[in-house]
Amino acid sequence: MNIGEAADTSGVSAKLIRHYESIGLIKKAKRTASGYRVYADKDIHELNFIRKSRNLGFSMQEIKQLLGLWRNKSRASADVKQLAVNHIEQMEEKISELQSMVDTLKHLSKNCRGDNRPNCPILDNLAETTLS
Amino acid sequence: MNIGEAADTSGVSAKLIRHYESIGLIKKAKRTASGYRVYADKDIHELNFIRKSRNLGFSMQEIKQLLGLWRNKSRASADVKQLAVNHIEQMEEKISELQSMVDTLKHLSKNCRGDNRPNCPILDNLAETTLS
DNA sequence: TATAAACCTTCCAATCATTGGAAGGTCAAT
DNA sequence: ATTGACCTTCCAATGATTGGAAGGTTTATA
Repeated sequence: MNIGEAADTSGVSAKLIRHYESIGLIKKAKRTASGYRVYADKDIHELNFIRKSRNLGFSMQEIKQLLGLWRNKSRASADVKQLAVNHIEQMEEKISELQSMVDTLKHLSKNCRGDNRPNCPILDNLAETTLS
Repeated sequence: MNIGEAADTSGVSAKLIRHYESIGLIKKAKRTASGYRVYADKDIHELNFIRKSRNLGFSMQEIKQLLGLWRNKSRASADVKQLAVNHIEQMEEKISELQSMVDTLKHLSKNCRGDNRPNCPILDNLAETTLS
């Protein structure tokens, strides 16, 4: 299987597969005589794992760790769970940051008439010289 | 006021002020005979505006537009509101993406014992060859 | 068999917003 | 006069991915 087929099958672009190889996330692919990369089902399986991890918002660093745990048949499930729980906490923190931005902006928008006149509480608020 | 003072007063780092100048977000600062940048209260005011916009999660592109509207005394508040509403929508979409990742991961974590044994539904799920 | 299309290869650059560092000039105080 | 704290410019890194250029290979067709 060459890189194009591997990309189509795994859902990870060829560009990205090469990139993952270059940063050491996946091991170097074998090559044909003419230099084309060759992939087996096992490699597709790993790429799928990576893609699904990305879809859950894990960083490359975290995915590297997850892959390590996955490959290690004798890992403790506690280690995996710890990673997941940390990641959940990070995402929840991000959510609450975003939510408070949304709340503030919604409040300001509610008080903005949104017509042809220039008066606008949104800009007024941004122009205030208070720390926040 | 030199750049260090401007940074302390505005809450925008000196590095960032220079950067904002280089990308044309703010206009080029006047210089002393020896080449030091000089800032006036009006500039601090703009830097504050930028900082507060950043705190609300606006992108630099959006901030550029907001600054333009702010400087334009005859803007329509509708234009500002439109920008804000779009931004709110983007953030809410991001929030729901993150939330669904959190939900999935919480579900998987709940079923992971987190002990010394290797069996782990989190890894099992990531290893599944389904599209998602 | 020639040739074109559709692959593949490497390398370099861009994105976004910010931070860091190096190498060197300037200012204020001791 | 020298020290330390500023300032200057320029170049590079972050994280994850995408884009393109320049060139080699494979496959299918004319």
